[in-house]
Amino acid sequence: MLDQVYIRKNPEEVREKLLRKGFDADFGPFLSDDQERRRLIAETEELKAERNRVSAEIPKLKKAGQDVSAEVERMRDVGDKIKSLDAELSAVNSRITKFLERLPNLPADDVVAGGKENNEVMYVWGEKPEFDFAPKHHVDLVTDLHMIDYERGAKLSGSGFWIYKGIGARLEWALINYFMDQHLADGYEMMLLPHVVNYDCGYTSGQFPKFEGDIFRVGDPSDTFRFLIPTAETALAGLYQNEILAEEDLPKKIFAYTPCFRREAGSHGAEERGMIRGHQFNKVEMFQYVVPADTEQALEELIEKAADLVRGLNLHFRVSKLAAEDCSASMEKTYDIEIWIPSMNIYKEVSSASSAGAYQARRGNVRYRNKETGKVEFVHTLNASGLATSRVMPAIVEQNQNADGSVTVPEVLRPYLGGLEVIRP
RNA sequence: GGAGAAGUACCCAAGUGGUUAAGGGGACGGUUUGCUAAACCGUUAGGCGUGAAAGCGUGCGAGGGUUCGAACCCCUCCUUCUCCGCCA
Repeated sequence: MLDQVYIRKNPEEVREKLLRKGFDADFGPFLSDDQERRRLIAETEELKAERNRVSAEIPKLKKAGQDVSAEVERMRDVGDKIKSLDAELSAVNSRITKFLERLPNLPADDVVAGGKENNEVMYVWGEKPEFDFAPKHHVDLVTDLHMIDYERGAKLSGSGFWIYKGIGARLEWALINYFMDQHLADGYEMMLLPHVVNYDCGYTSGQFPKFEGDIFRVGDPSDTFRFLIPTAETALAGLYQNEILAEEDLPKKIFAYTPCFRREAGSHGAEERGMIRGHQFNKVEMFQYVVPADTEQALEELIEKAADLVRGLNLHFRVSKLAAEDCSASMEKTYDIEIWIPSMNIYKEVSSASSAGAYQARRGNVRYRNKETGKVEFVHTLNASGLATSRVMPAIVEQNQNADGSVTVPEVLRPYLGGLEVIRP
């Protein structure tokens, strides 16, 4: 959510920034609603003040034995008037909210306009592996090595679901443990969250109302709206809704392991077969609540922490700064870590580190008290995957494959696998 | 799943239709003091909206309703607790 007052005062600047994100906003109706809203507030409050005044008089007059029927009659009319003005006001308010809640965040000043084609590669780490044999696709590798069972996954749950089994399951779990151990060493607080959350969490994180179709809703439609989290971020952004934190409590650095559930409506074709895009995948997520002045530094910390995880695995990757339209709606700035997938001849996102600025905090009313000024301000939120395993495992097996169809286990994972060095059929 | 009870500020808690939402604890400030404690005095409803400001409005879990007037009466929902049932 953007600041209503800021838009009122700088509509042209906001419009220009939103255009960079590919969002063409017409502020005309909003600005007149905004003005109408303040007019209605002034009018109703004057009437309410009068009603309060007279209603306080009535018992005094009664006690003095006077007839109050004239006052009561007059206040009845005032009450009716208030009721109809309040109805007008709430109609205006809901128009304003509906407009505001659909506006994406403003891009940061150093984020360029345009889509993917304008993403900027910040640096490349490592080199593409050279094979003196015909390298296999990760789906063939994990199937031949009995690490993943796609067919039975689909049998249980439909396409887009798979089963990790045997050494595949252990490798998946090793990755999660490796990530978590790094975050613990960096002093992040570990959380295990509910995997089902309510509507407010989706709203705060910026997912709703726009992307309600992308999630798995649970329970009967008549039940309270609840859904399976598409990412731990959805729950983590909702943690402190409607709270005022002490500045001493910031920054809050948190990580959580959760499965993630996404509908991914529409088919993605053979190009993305395998573990690249599924309805359920595992992810360890980092999240920070910070004071506004620390946002930029926190974002650098998050992207480098995520990059360190990939370096630790010794996998070839690059880091890109996304152009405005490629950032998700809630974010002002995003860096992606893209890992090399040899079979696809492409760099594929394994982590996004993003700053939401005050966008999520305003939606969820998450604030802190500024120690110096004593004033209450919105916190800033940031998140980064660290990492999504379903994109990492294909890179591991493809980049580390050997001529005999075996896969060399990255050194950092071996302690989690009883010292196993090579996965063989 | 069934039955019942509750939700008031940092905490405990009184308040069952009327002017200003008791009281206590804690915290903070002060008096006193070599220092600490005690005692005593004082402050402790913030936030939000509106406004140039003074002010005004709003706030008793949330949202509606009744009323000239609602913490209080009515409806819906959320959360917590107790008992019963079921269960890893």
